Amino acid sequence: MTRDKLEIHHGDGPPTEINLGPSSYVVLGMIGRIGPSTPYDLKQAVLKSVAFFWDFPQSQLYVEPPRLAEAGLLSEDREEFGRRRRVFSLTELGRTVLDEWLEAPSDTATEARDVGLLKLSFGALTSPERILEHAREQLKMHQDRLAVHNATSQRLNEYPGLRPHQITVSMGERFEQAFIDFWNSVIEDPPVEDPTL
Amino acid sequence: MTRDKLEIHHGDGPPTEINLGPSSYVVLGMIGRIGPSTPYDLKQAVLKSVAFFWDFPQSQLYVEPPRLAEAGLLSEDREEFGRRRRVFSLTELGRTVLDEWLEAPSDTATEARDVGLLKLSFGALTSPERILEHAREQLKMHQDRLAVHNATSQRLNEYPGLRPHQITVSMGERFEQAFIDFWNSVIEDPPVEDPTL
DNA sequence: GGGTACATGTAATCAGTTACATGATTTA
DNA sequence: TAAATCATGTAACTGATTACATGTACCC
Repeated sequence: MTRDKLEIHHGDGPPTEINLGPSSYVVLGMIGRIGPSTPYDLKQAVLKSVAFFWDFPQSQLYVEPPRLAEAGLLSEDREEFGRRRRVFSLTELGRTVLDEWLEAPSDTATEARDVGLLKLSFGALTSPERILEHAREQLKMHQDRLAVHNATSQRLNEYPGLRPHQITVSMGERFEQAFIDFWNSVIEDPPVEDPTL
Repeated sequence: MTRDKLEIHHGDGPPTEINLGPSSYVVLGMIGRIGPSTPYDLKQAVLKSVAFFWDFPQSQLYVEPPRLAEAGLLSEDREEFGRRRRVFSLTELGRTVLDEWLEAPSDTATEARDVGLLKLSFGALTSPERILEHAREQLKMHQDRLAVHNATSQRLNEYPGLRPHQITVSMGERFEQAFIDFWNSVIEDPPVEDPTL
């Protein structure tokens, strides 16, 4: 899943290594965008933007920051009273790493790990009727999801200048639309029997 | 990631449990489609069909069948000579489990975990020029990928009746096309500055 | 018969995930 | 002040991934 290794050189002692993956960069990127954050802040921010195409579980957003802090990419402050939240900020190193990541080209193939598609590709094992039924189910599901995205997108449109988030919604819409087109094509022109490749 | 639990009742002793995930069903589904298979057969079959949208690492296809065999969903035969390959077949139970899975509706939201998109959503951290550059890179990548899919698709078209595999390719094409449209739209109409949500 | 590509496995690691448990704050 | 919601964490598990290591068959 594309994971970068980073050597950390402390003043003394041997260098340690940390692995940086998508969740690491989401944390870095979000803090870069919205400033010093608690894990909960991150969760909210994720929900409002990237979660349209990539959802990061809450727990990850609690686990990852301390890990990054230990590597010196973030600094941690803790509130004195109340919930004593842990607030994380980018260090200079952290910002450098983030910038380098943003600069670097991304050529990893993206997969659409969709269970519905998976079933369809084994669909010849079932009846043509079942395939049709399955296609209609999937169609409906993606239509519903598109509707949600459309609503969100329209809500965002009311505030001019919110483009960067909209853009992720927009990809969500295109994504769902592609599925809708696909399942429609399956319904209109169902696959024939599988001649055992 | 949608994982089913299955209780296994042996003749004697307490029932054991096995977790079934996508890789489990790919193995079951493939063996259901192409018959008794070695892990290598599975790997080949996966490569020719589902890998267009979901790639399963080779090692998984070696690890999963024994696991399923232990749970009684597959039976294992081993060649006497030569490579002494392990050939796995569906048991009755295995076929039942597969059929039930194929019958069941799939309502898990599919994500397009795309690093390029992720970077874009943090793009406001960099310069507008870099965003454009990034968009062009992504565009090219998806165009290349689409070209590959097109070629495959055409090759498949030469043999009439191969529809069920083609269908997965077709989704791959749509998927890439959606990305292409998206990145084109980003280039034509770049996002404005981020007003810190 | 020597080299190369094909094929088969395993071991170790670890990120991601689920599930659980508790605490703080608000509101009715 | 009780209930509900919001928020914060942690523990444990395990599937997936990487990397390695070896073996077999084929081809020149």
